[in-house]
Amino acid sequence: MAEKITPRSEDFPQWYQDVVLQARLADYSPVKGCMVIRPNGYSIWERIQREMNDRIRAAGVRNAYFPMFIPESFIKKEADHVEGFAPQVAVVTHAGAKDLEEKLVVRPTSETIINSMFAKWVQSYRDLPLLINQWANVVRWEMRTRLFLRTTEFLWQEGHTCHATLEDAEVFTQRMLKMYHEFAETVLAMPVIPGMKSEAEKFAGALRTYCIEAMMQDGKALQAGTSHNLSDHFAKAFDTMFLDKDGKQKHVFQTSWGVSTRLIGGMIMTHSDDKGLVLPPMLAETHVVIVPIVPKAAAAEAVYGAADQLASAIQEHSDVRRLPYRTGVLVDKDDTKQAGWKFHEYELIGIPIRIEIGPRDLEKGQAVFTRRDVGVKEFVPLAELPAKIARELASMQKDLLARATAHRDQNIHEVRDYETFKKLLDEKGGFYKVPWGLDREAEEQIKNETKATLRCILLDDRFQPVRADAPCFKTGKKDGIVMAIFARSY
RNA sequence: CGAGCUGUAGCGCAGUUGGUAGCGCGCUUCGUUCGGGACGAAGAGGUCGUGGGUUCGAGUCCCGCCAGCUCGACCA
Repeated sequence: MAEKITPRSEDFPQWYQDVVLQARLADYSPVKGCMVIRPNGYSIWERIQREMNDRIRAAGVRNAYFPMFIPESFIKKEADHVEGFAPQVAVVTHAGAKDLEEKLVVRPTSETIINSMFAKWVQSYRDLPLLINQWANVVRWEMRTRLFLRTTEFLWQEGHTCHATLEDAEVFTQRMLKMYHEFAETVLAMPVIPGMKSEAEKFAGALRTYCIEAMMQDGKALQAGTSHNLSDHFAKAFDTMFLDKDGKQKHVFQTSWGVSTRLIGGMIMTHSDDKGLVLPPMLAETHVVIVPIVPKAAAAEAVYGAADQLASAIQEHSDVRRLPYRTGVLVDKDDTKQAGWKFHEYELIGIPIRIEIGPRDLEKGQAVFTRRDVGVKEFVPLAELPAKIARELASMQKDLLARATAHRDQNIHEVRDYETFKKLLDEKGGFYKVPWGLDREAEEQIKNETKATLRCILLDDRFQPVRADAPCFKTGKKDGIVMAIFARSY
């Protein structure tokens, strides 16, 4: 690890890439636009998978797997879908020496291939709801890429469900969005705003798209998850039908919902600082690193022994065991590296808690405790350390969310006219809560003039758009005005 | 696909009016160090993106091509 991270707030994306590379979460691959996820990064993804699977199962959804190759004709069956994805799909045209009779699209998403199976699996209303999820890689041939945030190939989770009625589908769409909302805040400690996408921004083939939007440290928005009500659009294209109680053949109503490795990027951009990665304890593999300080003159065995003892005391402590994850403790006995070097290193890769223990501490029966996000050293008696660690890990998770939430709330501005919006957007970025008239043309115009997009339409508890009592901030239109968030985004 | 910039050691870079390859970090070995990125000594590592041209001589000048980055269009 050569250089320290050099933060440049005016160059936030570069700062972010430095954190990713130097914390060894990911690397560029020889194939342009693709990303190599390193063990440091993949362990975060595994934690996300585990937490997400618990929630997915709790909703009655089961995991399955579908092929990555999709016959081109499948993609073309749903009109909006083909229009939305055609520009960014990779296509397999030959296999070995032979040209393929029908080209195969590498999945940009799996609605079509899954529907080809759903059409066979669903026969009766008794088969519904059919709730399936898969963990997979997908490929979207984007022009520009950025580690974790937008890569040609990425890993995600995509849920696909069939329901007997549009209402059931809508209820499930909303349920999964709420699940994502809760997940982002409790697991990633990343505050998000739930909402609905505009017609222009919704998923190709959906009736309605809900999303969660997060704010990064530079005030830009990041879409962190989506949940779509597909209505019967794909069912009609694939003839996914069931025989209902009333003896009539009906099309099913469907949902799909997904989150990707982008969550890792969002988490990094939300919490990390100039020293490197800050990892919420829920996502860490190693939670505590113990750095024994052993000068030549000191008895190495005594210090190492105390460090090992402390490590097991931490792992066996009942408070630590009660944490919602297996708490990893590392004792770094590598004597080729200096203590100072290790401090920087573990700050860089985001270990939540560091303990220093040396000969002077042993005499006093204490150790030095430092929390990654706070960075202040404290002397703590050895006997109290395990309980304190349990306490601090739990509060670090909460504090990160609280801090990020405060930052976000400070950067949400409520404006009612377009000129103020433009001025403030250029001055300080952030999110803009505005009265909005659902005008597609105006939306396009705002995007062209300011690069800000409609992130989401705000919803109330019943998932109804929040009504505004002011005219549209752009057009001055007075009817059917809702509250919406505009922002520049990643 | 348009505009701009950059290609020299694993990474980051310097290389003057053209004269035959350098620096920092990292890596290897040995020694001294070790409570916030130590120091000394000795090493390993480069057909200077690529093809052509000018020249006695090209990393350097000229032309073509290729790749990468940034900004646009596109997007989770």
